[in-house]
Amino acid sequence: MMMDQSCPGKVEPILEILDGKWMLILLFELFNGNKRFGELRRKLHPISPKTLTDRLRLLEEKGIVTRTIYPGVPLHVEYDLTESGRGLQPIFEAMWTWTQSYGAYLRNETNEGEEAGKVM
Amino acid sequence: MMMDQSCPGKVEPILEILDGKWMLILLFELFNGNKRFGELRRKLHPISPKTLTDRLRLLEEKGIVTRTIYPGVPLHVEYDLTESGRGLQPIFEAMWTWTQSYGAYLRNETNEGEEAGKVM
DNA sequence: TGCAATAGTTTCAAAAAATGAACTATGGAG
DNA sequence: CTCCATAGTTCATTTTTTGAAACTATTGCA
Repeated sequence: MMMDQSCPGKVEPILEILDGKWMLILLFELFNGNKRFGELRRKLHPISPKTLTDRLRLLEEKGIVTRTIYPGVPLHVEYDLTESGRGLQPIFEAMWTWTQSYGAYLRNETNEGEEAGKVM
Repeated sequence: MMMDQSCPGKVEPILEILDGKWMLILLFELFNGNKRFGELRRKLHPISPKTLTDRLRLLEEKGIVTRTIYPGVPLHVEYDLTESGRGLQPIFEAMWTWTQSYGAYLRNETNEGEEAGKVM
């Protein structure tokens, strides 16, 4: 595997899927088997229905999820990962692994003490 | 590896690193060995210097990069990945792998023809 | 006909993010 | 004491994103 100069350009399209508020956490929920609109909305609370719709439509456009309407009482809709959607799983596994190794050390403070970087 | 219900919450901190415009592509550049401010700025063109500074400062706060000033003529600054920063690499490798498998099928069209999802 | 439940849409305002242009700082060479 | 190159900063403005609130649509049962 090479991540040479040409790589970033080629990976750009995946940024459209993963970048932006809610996208990663939404995909997590889909991997965890949460498929229905209301279900996702509850898990991602306090996401607004508009924003959730926007995100799901984007994933649909990109071929990551399918949208299936189940008529009935009450009617409901399920979002399923496509093959390429499921193919994202190794990315999420790598994130999980990273979190286990380094997540605890993530700094959040405003770092009031030191300012600029070190000088050589 | 398990990605159960509790996982999304625990992975949240990594979203602060990867989410948002420029972050993924910026980290790519750092992996590719581009370290200096101007270098990154050129690669990420047309990013504004302010935005680039903001991103680099965030990564510094999170402990992903260090900032080192090299006095001299002209002076320059290098941004280096920390251990936890380098630890992000498997995530990027997974993205690259995904792109090789599915990137070509990413749809971009407005999908004028069909509208809603299929009905069961 | 009215109601309950799901899954949205619409509208408009608010908040956040990104940008452009111009300016500051540093330090040695000439 | 001016110039060059690097690496920023500052401020005002624009653009994008997000959000809340209220409304629509569908279905079948009572």
